[in-house]
Amino acid sequence: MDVAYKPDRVEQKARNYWDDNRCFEVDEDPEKDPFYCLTMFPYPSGHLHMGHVRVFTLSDVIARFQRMQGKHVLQPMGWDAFGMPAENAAIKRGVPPAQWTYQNIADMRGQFQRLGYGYDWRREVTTCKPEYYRWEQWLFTRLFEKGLVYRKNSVVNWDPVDQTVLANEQVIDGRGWRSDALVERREIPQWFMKITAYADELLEYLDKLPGWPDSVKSMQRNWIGRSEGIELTFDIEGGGEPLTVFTTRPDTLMGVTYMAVAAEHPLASNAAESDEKIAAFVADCKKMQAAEAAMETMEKKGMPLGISAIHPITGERVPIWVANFVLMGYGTGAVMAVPGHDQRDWEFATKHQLPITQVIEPLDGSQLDIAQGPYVDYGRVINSGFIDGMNFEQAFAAIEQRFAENNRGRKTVNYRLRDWGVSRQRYWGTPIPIIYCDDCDAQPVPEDQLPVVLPEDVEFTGVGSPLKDMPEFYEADCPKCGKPARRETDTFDTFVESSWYFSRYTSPDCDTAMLDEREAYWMPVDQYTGGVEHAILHLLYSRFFQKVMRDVGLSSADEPFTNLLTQGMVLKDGAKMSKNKGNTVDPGDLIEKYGADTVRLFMMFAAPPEQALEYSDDGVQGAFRFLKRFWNAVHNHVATGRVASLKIDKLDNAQRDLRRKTHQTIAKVGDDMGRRYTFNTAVAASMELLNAVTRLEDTSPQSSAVVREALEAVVLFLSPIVPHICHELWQVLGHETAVVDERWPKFDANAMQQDRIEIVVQVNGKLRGKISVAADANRDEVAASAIADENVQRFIAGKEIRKQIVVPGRLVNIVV
RNA sequence: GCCCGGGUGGCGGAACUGGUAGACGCUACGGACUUAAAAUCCGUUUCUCGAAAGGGAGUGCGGGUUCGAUUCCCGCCCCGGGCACCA
Repeated sequence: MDVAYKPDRVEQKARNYWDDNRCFEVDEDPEKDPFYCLTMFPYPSGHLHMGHVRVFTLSDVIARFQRMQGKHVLQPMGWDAFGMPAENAAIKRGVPPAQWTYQNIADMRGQFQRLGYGYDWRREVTTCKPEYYRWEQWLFTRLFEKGLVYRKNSVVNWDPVDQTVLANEQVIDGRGWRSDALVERREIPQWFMKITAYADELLEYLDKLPGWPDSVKSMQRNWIGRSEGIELTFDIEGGGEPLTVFTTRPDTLMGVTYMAVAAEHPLASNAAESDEKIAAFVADCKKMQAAEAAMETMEKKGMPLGISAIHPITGERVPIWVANFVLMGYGTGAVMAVPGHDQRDWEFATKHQLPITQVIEPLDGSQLDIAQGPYVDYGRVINSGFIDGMNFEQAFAAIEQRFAENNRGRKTVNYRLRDWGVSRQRYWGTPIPIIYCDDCDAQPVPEDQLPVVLPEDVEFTGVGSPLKDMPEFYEADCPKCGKPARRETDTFDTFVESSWYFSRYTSPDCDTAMLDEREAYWMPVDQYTGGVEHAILHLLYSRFFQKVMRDVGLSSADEPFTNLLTQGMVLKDGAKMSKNKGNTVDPGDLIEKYGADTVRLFMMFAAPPEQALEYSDDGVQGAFRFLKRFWNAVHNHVATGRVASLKIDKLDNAQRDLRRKTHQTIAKVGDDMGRRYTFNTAVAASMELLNAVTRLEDTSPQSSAVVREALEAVVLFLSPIVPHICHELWQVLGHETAVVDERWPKFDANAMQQDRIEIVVQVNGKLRGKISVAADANRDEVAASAIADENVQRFIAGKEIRKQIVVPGRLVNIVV
């Protein structure tokens, strides 16, 4: 019999079994305990890359592990199919984005199947299909009716040569990536979803997500950025609209020495009309980039507007400046500056020779020179008249009260979080279901006219959206008055599709509603796995959508994902794999050479999930070598013939040792996979056990029985990671059943018992000896044999023992 | 710039709740098998002193807490992710 490990044949056979028996197709069975295991669905780029293999393998291992725990596991797969790469491919190759996308999906689906992932493909979801996006359009019209969407002007990157709006990543050093033209800021009307209406709930529910990593929760908390402060009003000298600002530090109010407004602020626009220099500065501000990172790192610039505000307490004149670091779309578009106690204000004031006054002193009374740098901590108020001597809380309350009495200010909560701009001036996306009528303004498309179908057979040039040139698309009748009107040609941000796909998997074929009763069976997702790079945006938008879906009665779940696993990137030579760097590795080539199991094993063994994983050819070789050894170990064992039944009380020491290792390993691997998600250490433990098996060379009946027990355990607990080879080896071991339907092995605590244990002996914290003691020895006995150890004696002889620390089962530390 | 991670042998990593630093794998080296190579198997592999027994140093850098610190605290350095139109 040919027993060489041939991955191709083994993997084909296992796949056929799963397909023929529809192993991974699951229905809603109220008798069973459901477990919804989900991976962030991929963008169908056409090429499977190592990052995909890693994240899908992780999720598949968890799914198969949970199945062995007796759970009724749903693992679906789909495609985040709208987005820029399809447009870019269309420009480059002249292929319509739809055609390119569907071809990629077909290619990638085949690659996923080759990797042996246990998906219920009946539930496949493709976001660029009208059956999918019609419900997104429907939800948007519901939100419109509830007042949760609105339109306002907002800034985009405008490429004046290509006449196109650019994504941030298409702006390189302030220039368009294709035209090389200097990119301009342009304000255009866009649709927004009121995520800020849910800001407090999104923040509070983070505390109800114990299954999420603290780092992700912390990032979301900071992103939402709730801060309590006071909104207060400054009059403008000579009349005019008063200036409202928000501050979290009302205790520093008397330290205000200037004000700053955004370039788009009416005060700046007015001043620009009569002053060329200001006009030039305002025009200059329009050239800066929209990205926050660019804003924060650029040089802070400003100019005096020549007008002043009146300090609401002192009545003194405070000059108003226009500054490039104040954003119109953020807060009120104006800030009060306290250079004595704010880093950015201090730098700006120092640069422009504006006065700096100290109004807070340290609580410990220490002196400081405000000219050398600001004092930004809380302290005691000074030089501030009626609030002198107060601490932060007292001053806050006093200022709040004073302004409330005069009706000039109030306590407010401000968020860093901004409403979600969902309009994109692109073709390849979900059409926004709005019709503009000259008389009735913007109207949502009525439900019976949905979906607004995106035409797929288009010529795409990259200059503007083809929808703008298609009267058959944009010509529509006003839903309210029936007069000719114009359809919205902008499409949704692709984050909209990915904010609810997880729910649609539960009701993928429902054509009468967005979701049906099956939603309640599966949602929320029990285990969600995906890249850390999505820690904020995708996960926050999805949480927002879940709450919206709950509030329109589609779901009863408050949060979409109960447990979250964020996986690190795949690197090569210490850098992210990318075409630019030329350091990509095609998983397809590896699968062809070694098989899917080797690639899966390498991915799980090379690093723990959250960490970046360094790719290595040698590592893949090593994984393949292990599978061959595993294969041979099972076949060699089976070749020795019939196995005696295990007689626990007839075992010799070596047999008992192997049996102990087997049961310790069952316990460890179960803990690693089920609780810690450290699949790398689970694999390492499996390797150790297999090494121990091959080291037991005697072939007596009882040895053979102990080896059989060990090998069966390894086949069972490696089956989530390398399911194909384990499917085969389970049968080689003589089982009629399929390993995919087996339960997780149980460990026997008695087998793990040890008579004698090794204890480490330290003298003054340094390792000086190891002793063997009875497992049930008491502290004094352990200490006595520690002191008796020969090498320990060399270090304590003639010295007084000041202290003995005995850690049961671990170590003794003798302090002299 | 701000927020969140990470830094341990030649390399990937392990050490789970403060208790033996380097499990497991890779590489390299030595050996067995072979006419030879590949494959496979056995052994060595943190640095350093020593013939050995054994000693010293060591987890990015500088301090601190502790009988004991890779692990906790303070201050730095470097690398990665995110920063709202990449997905």
